[in-house]
Amino acid sequence: MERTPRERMVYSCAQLVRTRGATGTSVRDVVEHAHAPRGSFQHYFPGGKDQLVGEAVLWGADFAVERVRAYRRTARRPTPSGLFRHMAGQWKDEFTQRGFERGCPIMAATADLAGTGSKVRAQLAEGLRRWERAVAEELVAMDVPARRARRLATVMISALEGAIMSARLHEDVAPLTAVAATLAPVLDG
Amino acid sequence: MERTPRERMVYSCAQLVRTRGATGTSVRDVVEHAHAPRGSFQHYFPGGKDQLVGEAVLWGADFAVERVRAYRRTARRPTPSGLFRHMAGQWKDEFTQRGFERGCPIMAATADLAGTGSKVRAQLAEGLRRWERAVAEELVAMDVPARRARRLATVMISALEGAIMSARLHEDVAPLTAVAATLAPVLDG
DNA sequence: TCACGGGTATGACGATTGTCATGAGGCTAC
DNA sequence: GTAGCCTCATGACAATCGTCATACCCGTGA
Repeated sequence: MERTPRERMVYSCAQLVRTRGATGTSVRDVVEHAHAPRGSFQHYFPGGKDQLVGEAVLWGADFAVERVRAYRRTARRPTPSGLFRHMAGQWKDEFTQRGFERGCPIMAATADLAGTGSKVRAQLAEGLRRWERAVAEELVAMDVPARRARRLATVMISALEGAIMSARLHEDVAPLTAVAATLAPVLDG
Repeated sequence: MERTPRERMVYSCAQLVRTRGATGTSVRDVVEHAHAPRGSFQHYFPGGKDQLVGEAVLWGADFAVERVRAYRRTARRPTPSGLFRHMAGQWKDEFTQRGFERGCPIMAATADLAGTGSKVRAQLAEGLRRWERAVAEELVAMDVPARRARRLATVMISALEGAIMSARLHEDVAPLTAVAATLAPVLDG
């Protein structure tokens, strides 16, 4: 199923962080979840837990970036609202197929670490920036002016993140449908 | 400012949770932050940490509800976009005046506890529901149809929560301004 | 006066946390 | 062979976690 023990640890860390939060995830749990040798953690991550969580967060961000880019390849006639529906739809699939236990790793880590002087903060900001840039680039490819594209990207990601949180609490994907439907005219207008 | 030790503990818990997350907040820290006698915690909160965090989360939700209701009293000509700008504006004030360390307690606790079988989950859902209902009620008072009001309330809170997260990571209130400006035509239309 | 109980104080418990020290396998290079 | 490095194994460390047990203080009511 997976790659090297190191990659598995990063992946497992991302999965655990987005369900239990960064502080609620212990390195021992990550090692066990990844079926990785316990002694390898300190070998691959001499920077300790911060390094592991930082890489997990960036992994999640790059995963989201890839999802965003995938839309252009699947859509016959790409539109901003279509991209947003694409992003929201993938979270609806996640929730309906795997339940509401897992959220967004960036949000999870931000909630725990943004207020503390953690070193992971920088990687969280970097991850969000990559995600926003990817969305903005896709919008520009749909002939949206660059300035407006950046603003819409911020709004799309904000609304999506909030809807994810709301959906998890309500255990209902309705918020995701709501934001997608409501924002559609603004995005395309 | 100065209430009973019990109230101070709930308030302090909310403040700590929204900066370090629920798992990252220890009861000892709460007791110290509240300048409360350490032995009083188990006396006022026989339900343990879950009870304390649960009450803190509901406290935060009711605080948000009151903020929402306050708009009608201050605005001369209330509009949906005005209400949303009001909500976003208070968070801009929070960030510019007190820094980006503190976020929304509901989001913070959700990130940590929504994926675990915690008893606090129910109170998180209840808190969000109160907040959404308050916003919807204000919209109805502005002659927005009930069904549309509920949908817009979900969208407003989702966008706001996501913008809060984005603002904290970027250490910039721009996302809050962006969502407020972008959503305005949809809300009033 | 004395019993009572709400509030406070203090210490300890077992469990878990992140991190480190130490050492053993197993492979390549010489 | 054997030296050396990458990888893994194991145990222990101090610190912190949530929780509990116990006892003290002190105002009130009988």
